[in-house]
Amino acid sequence: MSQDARPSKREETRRENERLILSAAEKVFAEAGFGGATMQLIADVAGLPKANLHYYFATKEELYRRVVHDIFEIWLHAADSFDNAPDPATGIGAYIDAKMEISRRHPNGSKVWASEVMHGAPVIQDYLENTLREWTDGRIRVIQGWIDSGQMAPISPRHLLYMLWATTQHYADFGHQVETLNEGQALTDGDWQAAKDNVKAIILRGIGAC
Amino acid sequence: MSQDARPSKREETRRENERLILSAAEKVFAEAGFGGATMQLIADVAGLPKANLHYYFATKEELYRRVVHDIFEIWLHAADSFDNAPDPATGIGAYIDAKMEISRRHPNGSKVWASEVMHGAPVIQDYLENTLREWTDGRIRVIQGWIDSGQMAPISPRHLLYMLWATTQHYADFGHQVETLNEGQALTDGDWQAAKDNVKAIILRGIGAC
DNA sequence: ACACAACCTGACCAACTGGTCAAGAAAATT
DNA sequence: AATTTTCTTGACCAGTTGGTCAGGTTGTGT
Repeated sequence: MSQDARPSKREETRRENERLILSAAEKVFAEAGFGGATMQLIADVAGLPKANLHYYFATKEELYRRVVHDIFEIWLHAADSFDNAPDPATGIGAYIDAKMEISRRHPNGSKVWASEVMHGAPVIQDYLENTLREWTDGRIRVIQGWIDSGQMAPISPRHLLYMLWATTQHYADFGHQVETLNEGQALTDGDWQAAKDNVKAIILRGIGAC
Repeated sequence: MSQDARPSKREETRRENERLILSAAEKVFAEAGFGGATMQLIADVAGLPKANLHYYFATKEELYRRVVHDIFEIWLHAADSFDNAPDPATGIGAYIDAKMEISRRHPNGSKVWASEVMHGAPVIQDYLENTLREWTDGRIRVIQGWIDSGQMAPISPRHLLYMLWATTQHYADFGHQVETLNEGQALTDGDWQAAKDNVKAIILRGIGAC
């Protein structure tokens, strides 16, 4: 029961192995989809025997669910940029920056999420119906408030949110296509900055917030 | 060798069976991904014995490749709306309408395409590197022309295209999420019209084209 | 040093996969 | 009517999959 400042070797190993497995799983699920991914391949990428995976995660679905859950958490946290913003340009601008950064730092996670939703969200339907719906409704109210106070044009907050999600996640989910069209080169720091700037410029002007 | 006005029973059956198989395959690939889809399930959905599928399409990959190819063709045709347009508002507006309509009419196809690209385009890399790249370069020149003649703001044509693709395809690829957030109801005619109008309003104003 | 619990893993299995094939049915051609 | 070509399909196969398990190893508290 001792867990402060002295992480017993047991706990440390457990944490490390879980991290290895989750990281490998995220990559393999992103590249092959749930159906195409195999526990054997995840084990190989993680550098552990397959049977060991089943010690930490009983089934493939349990492991998958955990990967999706972790991503959803990160994704929701980008909302922090949204709140307490004095005006739409600040709030939505910061949200775009945050989401673009997630696409850059967690492209695999974003792909797993996209894949899951595209296949009808068999595993995370409850997230969609509860957490995501509440989150969405809340942001819609914030945006509607900005519209009502004349700080931006009267567009549909819901469709604006969809556009924000779609555009920012495109750079992760369709990263391979973007890269191919970029002469096969990965996006540089400058490319990412240009992407952010363009997205913000078009959308913020589009909603009449600047 | 007779193929005018008298489609022999053979040809007719062949056409019909291919249509059945392709339609079933599109649905199953969209719902389960390439790895998760099984020939048996596609056969069941098509209402044919599995062995019959292999008579028309030798391998699972060949069937898949055909599905992706068909979608790509439809997708490219939306470009027609883009060309010969006198100004950005007309051209891009029509392109948004066309792409939104594709998302509505061919949601499964769009998902298969998205899935393929997300997994690194193992089957259609050549399309990306050749056809799509040429198409993209062409449209970029058109948009740059509009910018140079002062008909729209000087944004990056490339990132504008990404935004158009992302936003319009979102309604197909993430249709399940959109539906869930819409009280679990499918989008009505009015909903689709509102989506189109909002996308066009934000983007056209965002690029200074109206 | 001891005992107990947590952890690890090679070998194994039942279920399922894409794909094959031979024997027949149906249509077209002669 | 006979023959050839195209199409159909149940039964089958080799390879792969997620998951199990017994027996061993390692760490922890006493």
